[in-house]
Amino acid sequence: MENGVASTKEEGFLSRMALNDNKAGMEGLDRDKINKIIMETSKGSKFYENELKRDQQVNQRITKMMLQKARITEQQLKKAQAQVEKVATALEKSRDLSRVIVHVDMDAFYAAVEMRDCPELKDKPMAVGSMSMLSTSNYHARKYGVRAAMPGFIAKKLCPSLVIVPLNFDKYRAVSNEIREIFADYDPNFQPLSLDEAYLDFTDHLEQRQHWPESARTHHFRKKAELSQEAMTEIRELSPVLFEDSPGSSPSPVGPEGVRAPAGDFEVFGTSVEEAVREMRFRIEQKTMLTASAGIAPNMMLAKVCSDKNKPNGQYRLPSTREAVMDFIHNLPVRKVCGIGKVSEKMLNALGISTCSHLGQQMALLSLLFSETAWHHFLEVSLGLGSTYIPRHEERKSMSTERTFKELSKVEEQLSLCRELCEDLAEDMKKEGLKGKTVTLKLKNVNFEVKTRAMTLPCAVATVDEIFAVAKDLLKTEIENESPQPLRLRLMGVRISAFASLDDKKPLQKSIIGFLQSGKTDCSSSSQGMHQKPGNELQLEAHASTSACAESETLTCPVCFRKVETTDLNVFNTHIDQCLSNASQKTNNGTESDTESESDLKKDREERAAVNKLRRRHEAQEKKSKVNPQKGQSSVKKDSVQKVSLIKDDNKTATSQEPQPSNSKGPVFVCPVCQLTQETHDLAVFNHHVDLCLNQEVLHELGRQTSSSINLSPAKNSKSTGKRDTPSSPPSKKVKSLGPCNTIDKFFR
DNA sequence: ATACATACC
DNA sequence: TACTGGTATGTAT
Repeated sequence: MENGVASTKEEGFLSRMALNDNKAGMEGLDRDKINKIIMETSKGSKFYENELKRDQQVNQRITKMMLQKARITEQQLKKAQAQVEKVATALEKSRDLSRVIVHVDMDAFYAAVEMRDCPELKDKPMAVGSMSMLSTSNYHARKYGVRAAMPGFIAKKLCPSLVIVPLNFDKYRAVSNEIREIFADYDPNFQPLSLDEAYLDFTDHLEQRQHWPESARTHHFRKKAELSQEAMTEIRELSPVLFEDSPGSSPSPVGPEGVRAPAGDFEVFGTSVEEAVREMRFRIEQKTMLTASAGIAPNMMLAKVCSDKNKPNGQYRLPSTREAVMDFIHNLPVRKVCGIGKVSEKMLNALGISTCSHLGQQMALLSLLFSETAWHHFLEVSLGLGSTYIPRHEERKSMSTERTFKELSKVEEQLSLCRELCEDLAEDMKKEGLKGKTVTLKLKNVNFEVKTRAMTLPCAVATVDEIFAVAKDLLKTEIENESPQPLRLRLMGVRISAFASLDDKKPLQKSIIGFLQSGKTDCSSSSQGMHQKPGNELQLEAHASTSACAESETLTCPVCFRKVETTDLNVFNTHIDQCLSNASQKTNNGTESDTESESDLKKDREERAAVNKLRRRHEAQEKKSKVNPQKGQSSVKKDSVQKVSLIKDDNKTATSQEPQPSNSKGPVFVCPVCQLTQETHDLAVFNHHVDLCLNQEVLHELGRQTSSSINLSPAKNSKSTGKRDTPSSPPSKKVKSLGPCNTIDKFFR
């Protein structure tokens, strides 16, 4: 084979195997040396062989694409260019620079937590994970090329002194909760992306912040006294964890809160965005002794890129002007953009595209070579556009569990493992009170080849037996297909999806508690009508919770009346706590009328915000409803309260904007809470009614929950889930009759 | 609806 | 010795 070809292939493959210097902390290391070690350590392994295979598949895709490109005529290109420009103009018109979006990201999160809790590790290269796989590494280790998603044994080759600490998820979760409490102070509707990362919309906070007194912007250091002045300065700039020269070997064991620093040990933060974000990061560091980085930008896509810019322990603000955005985008590597991964990068590179400006220059071509969703995304990226509305965390769509193990070839062992996975999955499903219709089995053989096999049932299931009945069938089929060769597995997984609550919808938020219980639609006969679940109670209950919970996506705060767009009950609780403390502060020196005017002010502000939010959200939903019109429709209801705000805010356009269901004369309002038609054309009156309705409902429902306080955690509320597992479902008969394989029977119970 | 691939942390 | 696990989404059939 010709030299040139061989070498380009190798280089291409490197992009798959080799280290990504994409991430922070990788500057000025010996790339070639590192890559050589990685390749040498991997070479010849099954994993490596499979990666080679996959890389060749990508190469084929690229070849196909290049052929397609060669067939494109000037005329096609011109037409495409016109089309692209049309879309681009529309996108440009929708550009919204009015929001302030922040992306926060903890620095080397897991590693930083472990270092904090074990000072021994502070000056050593370390990583969190196992010999098989690392989750993250500290900055020390990154100098050696050790990074997340790298197997530990390779990392050890790169850095023999590397210390590998096992994962301790409970600890990370606890820290995560701490930082989320702080996030909620800046945006109660923040969206967590993972334990250590979140998007926040700072716009509302900043508006309020302008009127805050200094005292509200003053925050204290957690440590005091024994530190010298220089040490204090250092602590301001350096992470106590990420850098070895941080002051004081181990901080005095004071609680993260409640310890007042003496006068002087505080900092007053300004009212600008940068100050607000700096303040948030400061509070995170004081509370957790861990540092965070942040990006500030007019949309989510940009904010995410920005948060990487001054990592670790830094922040970067991209000004909200079109010019600044386009400047920023210009030389930005496409790979930095969320959603463009290894493969997309490689395909784009093949077209000579490596930066976002290239992307913009090649849009006509891209529109002919990629799917509509793909090129639309590329176009948005090239214009520096992204979402300006942070959606609440969506309900989960699937739940799965999978495990990697030493080769497993015996049928009985595979079946018992499968059952084990189903047990784990069923347990998790119970915790969230979910039921799903589609069961998917995932298999990975010792050659790293992955297969998935799915089956959709007429009814949603959740119990071990139900899930296993399906998973086992799928597994058996695979075993049979392979026989007489055994399946030589290295991984098995079971996933369940198509949750009943998402599909069988009655789009009416009738009961908030119903939602809080997170009861889901239930279809009490199991898979193939094998056995009937006993008990009417169960059915009634399930039915009730169906109508109760379907499609509710916001919770209404009983204190401030505002809709809190979250399904995270911790967030909701935090919001209520805040409201209660605000209210008590405010009513301390005032009377009821005082409170009323406060809330009026609040409402006005809220309504203005609602208009903007709604506008942005509409865009998001239009996209969705294209794909799934039903979902788009169902969201009409949940928006109706806000829609009213919109109408109220802008009376003149109200009738033209909002298609009214009846009455050509004028708007007739139906209360989204009580479902009764309100005989009024006065929006203020109608809004007042809705507020009352919402409030009454919440209070009523909360009051009815006599048991165990107001426990908002669905997991802990056993009212519905508890019953579900009590009926000891008899072992299914179908299962027993399954047939020839005797060894299988023992796995059925 | 199913299978597979890509992406993110 | 050893290359994860959980979730979402896009693409093709």
